[in-house]
Amino acid sequence: MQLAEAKAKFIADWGRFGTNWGINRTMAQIHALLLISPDPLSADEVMEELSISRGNVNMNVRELIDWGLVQKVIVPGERKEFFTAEKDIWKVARQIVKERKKRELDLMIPVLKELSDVEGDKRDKAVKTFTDTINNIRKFSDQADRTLDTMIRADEHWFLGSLMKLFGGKRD
Amino acid sequence: MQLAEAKAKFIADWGRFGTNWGINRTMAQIHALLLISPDPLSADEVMEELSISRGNVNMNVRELIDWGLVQKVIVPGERKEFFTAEKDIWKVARQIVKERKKRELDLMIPVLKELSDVEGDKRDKAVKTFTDTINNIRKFSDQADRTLDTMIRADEHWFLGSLMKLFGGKRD
DNA sequence: ATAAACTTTCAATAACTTTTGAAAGTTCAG
DNA sequence: CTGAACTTTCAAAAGTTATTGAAAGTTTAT
Repeated sequence: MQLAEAKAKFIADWGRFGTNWGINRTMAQIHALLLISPDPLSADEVMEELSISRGNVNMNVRELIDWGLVQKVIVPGERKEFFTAEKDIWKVARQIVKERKKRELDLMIPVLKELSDVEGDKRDKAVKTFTDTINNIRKFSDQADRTLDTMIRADEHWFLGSLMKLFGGKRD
Repeated sequence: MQLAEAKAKFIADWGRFGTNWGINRTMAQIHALLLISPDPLSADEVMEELSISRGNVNMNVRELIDWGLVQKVIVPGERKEFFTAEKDIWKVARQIVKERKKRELDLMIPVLKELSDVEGDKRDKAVKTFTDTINNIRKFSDQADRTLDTMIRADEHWFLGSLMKLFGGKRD
């Protein structure tokens, strides 16, 4: 395959997969474009390459920066802002896990705590099933919370390296 | 909090969180309702409890069954079908991981393979950055693939049990 | 074979999300 | 200060996804 074709395909595919991960299609496409660009790109270049509007580029780049996946780069002597993506995919994965934990698990835990003390007779089947279910979800979430914190804190190589050893995967 | 209030809140919250996980709101709400119901419910009961249409219940229950999170239950002497959800939250998590792997990672891996051999001079910076990026994503995906397979195959207790020990989490 | 009890489908429509582009805002060199 | 170069905002339009409900289909009891 030629580079231009492969590039277009990668951008389209990454965009498609992104939608499964709570990242909108355009945001994922911009991310893909920046991932495979050797040098930082300006908003105009992104507009041009993906045929999307200025407002759309601005909005989605801002969100990628929020997610910690893209950085602004100041090029000396240039007035424009340029953007570049973290190329190390392990760091990208770690960053995504970190953000999703923050946006999902950290919000869920207090909600579950609140739900865990319903008034009522424990011998009532409906009450018992409810509290048991909530408590199981709580235990699970607390565990996941601690595990993810450890993973996020851990050094990149250690992080999945140890995990792989444990599960019998082979490091290259 | 009273049971009825807690129930309503749990259903609303689970629905909200579900949307972050590729599960639509109604589907997650039905799942929540079945999780906290001591006995299997009929389509009519789900319609009634959640104030949604028959078609909507049917569609989403079917999808929950596809995901392996809900089962049909035949109650002897009853014409209707009843539905019940897996209550063990570790099994639920395992099932979700399994399905998402099937729907996402398994589709991604062949796409990456195809993209990994672009023609062109490796000394060309654009070609080099592209192939390096794709190859890094491939290594990562292959590793994730093997790890998830191992986790899915593993026995429930072992699965996160060992993981927790490794990462210093505390089992209850 | 019939009809009642139930389940499934699907086209219309409602709800939600994304995109655009023009206007407003900001920054900076001269 | 001024105006050119750039970035950001936001309301309207387009696009996407979910929901309804009535019609079609299926199963079961008699």
